Amino acid sequence: MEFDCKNTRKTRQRQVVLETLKETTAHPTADELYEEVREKMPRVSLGTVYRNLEILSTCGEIIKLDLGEGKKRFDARMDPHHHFRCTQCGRIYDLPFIPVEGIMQEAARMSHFKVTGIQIGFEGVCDACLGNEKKNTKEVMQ
Amino acid sequence: MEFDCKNTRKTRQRQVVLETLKETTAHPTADELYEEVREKMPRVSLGTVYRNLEILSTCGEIIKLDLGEGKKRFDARMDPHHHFRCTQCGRIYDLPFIPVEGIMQEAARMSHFKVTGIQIGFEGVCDACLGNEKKNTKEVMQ
DNA sequence: ATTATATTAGTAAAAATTATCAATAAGGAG
DNA sequence: CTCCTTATTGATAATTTTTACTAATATAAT
Repeated sequence: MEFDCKNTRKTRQRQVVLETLKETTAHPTADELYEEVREKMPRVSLGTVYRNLEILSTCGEIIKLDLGEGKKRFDARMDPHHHFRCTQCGRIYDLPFIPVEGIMQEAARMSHFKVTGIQIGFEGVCDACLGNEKKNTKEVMQ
Repeated sequence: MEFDCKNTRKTRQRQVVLETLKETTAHPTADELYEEVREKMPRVSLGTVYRNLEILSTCGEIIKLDLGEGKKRFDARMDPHHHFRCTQCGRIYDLPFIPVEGIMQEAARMSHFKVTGIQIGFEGVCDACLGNEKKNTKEVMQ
C-alpha cells in the first residue's frame, strides 16, 4: 500500500524530468513540463511525466504546489520558501521563507489536533504588473 | 468582461443552493452539494449548481476553498476562520481565526509586491482519528 | 548473461469543470 | 396586470486535468 522510495529505479525519463524542472523557476504544471521534456526526449509520454512528478514529490525530491487554480504545479527548489501568485499576469513567484511554526502551534493548541503541515499561498499584484498596468495577460505570461 | 453582481436575479435555484450550503459544515464539493440540492429540487442540473456556486463566491456570499485535493469545496461560513484537513479521514474542519496580517505585511515588505490575499490550509490528524485509529476512511467520511 | 520487476509509451478512461443553446422565468417598464 | 428584455435554467456536449491499463522495455541485482 505504502509507496517505497527505495525501490525506485533511476530511469532516463525520471532524470530528465527532474533535471528539466530544476532548470526553471516558473513552477510549471505537468503539461507545461511535458512540453519542455519533449524537446529533449520527443517520445516521452505525458503519463510518464505525471507519474514521475508524483513519485519525485512523494519521495521528497520536488514539491507539489496547489495555488487554487484547479491544477497542480511543481517546484524543484527545496529550501523553505513561500509562493505568490499575481492575480493579473498569473505568474508564480518565490518568496523568502517566513517562519510559520507559531501559527501551526497556535492551530494545534486551539484544535487539539495534530498539525503536521501548513499550506500558504500569497496572492496580489506583482512588481511588473504594478509598474506597467498596460501589459496584458498574454504579453507577460510565462 | 467584469461580472456584475448587481445584475443577478434571485432565482429559486440560487436560493436553494445557498440555503443548502448554509445547512452544512461539511465543506461540500460542487457534486456533493448537487446531491443535497437534488433532494429539494429533483430537476436541478449539475451545471446550475456549479454556476451558482461560482456566482455566489464571486459576489462574496460564500467562500470557495481549495485544499489541494484537485477539486474545489465551498463554505457558507463567512466570518474569518481557517481550515484543517485530516489526512486520515479526509474531513475538513473549521479552525478559529488566527491573525495573519503580520505574515502578509512581511511578505509584502520582502517582495515589494502588493499582497491582497493569503490562503492558509492546515493539515494533520484530527481528534477522531487520533483517538480511534482503527476507524477507516469509509466509516468516518462525511 | 539471466532474471525479476519497476517503468515506459500509447491509449483509454475517469473526474472535475466549463461551454453551448433553445426554452424558461425574473423583474422592471408601461 | 401585461409586455418585454435578458439573466438563468436544464440538458448535454466538450474541455481540462489526472489516473488507469497493458504489453513491451529497461533497470539493477544475482
